[in-house]
Amino acid sequence: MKIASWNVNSIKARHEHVLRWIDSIKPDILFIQELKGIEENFPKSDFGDRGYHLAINAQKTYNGVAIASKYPINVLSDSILDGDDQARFLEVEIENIRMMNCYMPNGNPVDSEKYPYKINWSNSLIKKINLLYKKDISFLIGGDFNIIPTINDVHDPIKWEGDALFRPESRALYRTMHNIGLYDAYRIKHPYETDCYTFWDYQGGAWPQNKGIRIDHFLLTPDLADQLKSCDIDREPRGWDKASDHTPIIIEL
DNA sequence: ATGCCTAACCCCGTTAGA
Repeated sequence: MKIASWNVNSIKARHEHVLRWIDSIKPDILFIQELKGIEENFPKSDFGDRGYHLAINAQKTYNGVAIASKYPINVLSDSILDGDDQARFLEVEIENIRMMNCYMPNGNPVDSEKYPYKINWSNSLIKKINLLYKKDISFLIGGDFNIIPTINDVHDPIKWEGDALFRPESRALYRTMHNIGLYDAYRIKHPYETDCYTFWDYQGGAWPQNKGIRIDHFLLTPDLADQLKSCDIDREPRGWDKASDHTPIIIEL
């Protein structure tokens, strides 16, 4: 089973890229983040024509997540924080595997209300992870975590010091998920590699110079980690004309 | 030095992203 995750930075602006990519890679399941528009902006019939079921959690202008799946989707939840007005979460069950698609908050600037929101949101997810893990439920989390896990995941650690994506407190959140017992699918298959990123800023020639960060992840419970055949970042779509600033990550179970 | 991109929405300049 091939499962992918991609922050598309507007489904309206990127739907041709997304369709071109799924026609080439043919993922069984795709987690999408940053729809940046209402459900009507989602090209539902194009996905339907290709045999995908859909679960969509969208809002106007901001955020928004969706799951496209060749298998039927049982939606369990669309919120991780009580009273959250931002569409950032989808929890589903597909083929007896619990799956969570997350667009975690960015948190910048760190002296604004956005930073505590990031921390609260993440802690709420951690509580959920802990609960499911203790119940011995098999699950995976994929999406845009907006966390750079370690210095091996950023081209210039000094430059990113203090940024909400890389400050010690943010890295500690990621480490907590790991310490509970989840595994970073990319690092299972590529433990030593550096300069492997999922995001490159539009500014300053970041992409041609490979000045990126690794912030899009899949985390797996141990039983799923044992089933992991591959995990790769597909850099190709980042080089396309009018690209998203993120590129897809793919796992195979 | 938050800007040297990009997208949405519409106060077509401002806000947000990361």
